Amino acid sequence: MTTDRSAAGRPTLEAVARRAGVSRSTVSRVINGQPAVSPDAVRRVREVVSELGYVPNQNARSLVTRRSDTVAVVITEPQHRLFVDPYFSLQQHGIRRELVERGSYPVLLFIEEPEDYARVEDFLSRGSVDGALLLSLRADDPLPDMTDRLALPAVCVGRRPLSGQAERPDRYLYVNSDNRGGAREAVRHLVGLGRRAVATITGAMEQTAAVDRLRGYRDVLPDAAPEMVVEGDFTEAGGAAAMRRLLERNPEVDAVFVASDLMAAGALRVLRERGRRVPEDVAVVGFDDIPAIAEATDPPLSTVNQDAEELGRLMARTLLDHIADCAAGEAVDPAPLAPVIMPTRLVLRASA
Amino acid sequence: MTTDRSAAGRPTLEAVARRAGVSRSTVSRVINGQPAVSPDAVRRVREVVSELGYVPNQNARSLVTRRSDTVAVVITEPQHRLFVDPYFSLQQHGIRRELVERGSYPVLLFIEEPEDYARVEDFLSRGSVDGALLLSLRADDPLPDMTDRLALPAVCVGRRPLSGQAERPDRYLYVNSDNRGGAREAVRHLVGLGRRAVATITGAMEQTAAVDRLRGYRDVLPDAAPEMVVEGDFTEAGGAAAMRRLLERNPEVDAVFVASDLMAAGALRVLRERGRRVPEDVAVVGFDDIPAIAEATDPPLSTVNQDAEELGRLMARTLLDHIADCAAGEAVDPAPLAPVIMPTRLVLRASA
DNA sequence: CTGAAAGCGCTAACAT
DNA sequence: ATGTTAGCGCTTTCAG
Repeated sequence: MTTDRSAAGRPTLEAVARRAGVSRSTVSRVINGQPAVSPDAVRRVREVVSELGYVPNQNARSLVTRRSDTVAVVITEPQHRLFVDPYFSLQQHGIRRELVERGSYPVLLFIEEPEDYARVEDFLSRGSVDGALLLSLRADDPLPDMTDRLALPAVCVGRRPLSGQAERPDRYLYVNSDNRGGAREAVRHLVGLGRRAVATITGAMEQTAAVDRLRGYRDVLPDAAPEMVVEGDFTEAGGAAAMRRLLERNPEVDAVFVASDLMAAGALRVLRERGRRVPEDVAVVGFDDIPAIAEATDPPLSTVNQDAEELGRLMARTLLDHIADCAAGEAVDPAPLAPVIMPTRLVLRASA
Repeated sequence: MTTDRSAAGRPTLEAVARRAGVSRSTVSRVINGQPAVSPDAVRRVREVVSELGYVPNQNARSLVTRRSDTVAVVITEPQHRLFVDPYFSLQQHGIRRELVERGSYPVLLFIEEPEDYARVEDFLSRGSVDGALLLSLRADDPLPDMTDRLALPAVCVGRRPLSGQAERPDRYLYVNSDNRGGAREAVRHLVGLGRRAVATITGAMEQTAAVDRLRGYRDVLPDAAPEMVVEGDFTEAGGAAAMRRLLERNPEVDAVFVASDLMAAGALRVLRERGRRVPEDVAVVGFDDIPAIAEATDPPLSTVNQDAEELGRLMARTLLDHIADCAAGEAVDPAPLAPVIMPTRLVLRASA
């Protein structure tokens, strides 16, 4: 009695080979699309494969190739907060598309409580993934060190925290939007409009994106009064609260650069409630250019565009290339380790 | 020159064994916590393991055990829509907790576009997961048939679509809230209050939960006029829109059973805008009992409680048990295949 | 162009 | 209590 199916109940390479009257090697070659196989053998193998419904066992394959064609997408954020922001959806979408187009599969891992770090570490070290995309990291996030320690190729959105040990060569890369440059352009535009009291509502300052956007503001307005800078938290309600505080402390404000569209929507709402006309009394520029938000506000929001989907694709592409380099045993050369920066551009609508 | 580390650069069982002066079997036993090992050997092995930073290669392990300790959580919903609803967050949380407590790891897979079905099928058939949890299925979702075909243990939230081939034994299970019973209780309460014109705002009717809640309504009010039933879509805005329609078509409505808290929040907003007092003019009962919503509405919402987190845990537990049964080669007996039903209960606050 | 043979790193009888 | 021996299902030299 020959065994045509493995104990798991599924046909093996061996079974296909016997049925097609060829060797395992030949079947393997056909499966993996290697060229040196006669058309006839290819046809026979293909037939048997679909007849038996053969699917290669990924564990056996990974054991020898050391590749799983799977990459982890690690998200350090409570799920509910994360996905409310359309920016993340676009980014996710870009990541997924690029990954699948290049034959890799994304698996999402969430960090929601402290113990999750250990679980994720466990998962990442089992050899089930070829690399990791690290999203929405906090300033002192242990994830980059973890992937480093595991020698697992990784790329982060954002950039290395300023405080960090900047000289050590890394196994992980950064991909980032030009937050500082975009902010600079936005603030320059406001100043160019002739506004005298240009304030800013920042994001949560433990995120480097928020820090960088504030730096862009300060690049243009190095002498801005401290009251002109109010910290928000990247939510609509936070933007509204920040705008209220700003108005109390600085009634004469005539322009504000808000570090995200969502917060800008909240700020516009407050401005309207307080009877300030936009842009006549107060000009507003946001950041992100989420069409669903920026085109829907009243008035439509001028904002800094960053192509979230393209950023996602870029992250995925960078990771996949890095994985390939590591597999090729190449010494990771410093050049590609420089952060990849996505350009931004100011999109003018009606609010400024 | 002995090889202490595999080509991937990581130490193997073999390396640990040599270093600790024992056989591979002994190391394996220690790693897997099997009892028959001398305390001395355990100590030595543990030392070497942490010294070398040894982590078992999951692919090698899975190849022989046929277990990956990983389960897929397949979500058939655009990410952004899904996570806005706190109900899903709770359910997710319950799933994750139960899974990790029992030593399994969840990986999330999203279906966002038609081609994703093929990708998910591919992933599920590779032997990388032990089973699958199927969430938020549409009425004619191909996923259950897929897991069935792959002989992959699976459990779905919800229930088999009524139209389906109900007699065939399945490899997948259902876990469900008592949607119909809960709706019945809610409507009975409204009727018991003496309301004469009791309407309902349903969920999206391609979801079985929406269908079942409507059936509960009809159980109590079989003769309700067609205008008393308005279809929503499980969003806040959808609930508001439905309430507006209801008011136009049926100004005399004095009670409404809304099939989700989120929609009920929208309905309450519209009622307030139109100057109808709740519960004096119109009594409202929701469904879900999301504290963040039901306690925050004005007035606080009476609603049908379903323990989303517990439902998640139950799903995970059911799947894990099912996987164990399948592994034990047990013929899947029909009894546990009956859908598991989570009870619901009416929570009275101020809106009815 | 094809097959034989040698492992990848691990677990699981089966001995001892 | 511990070691020996076979594989799990696949890819990959290496010969032919």
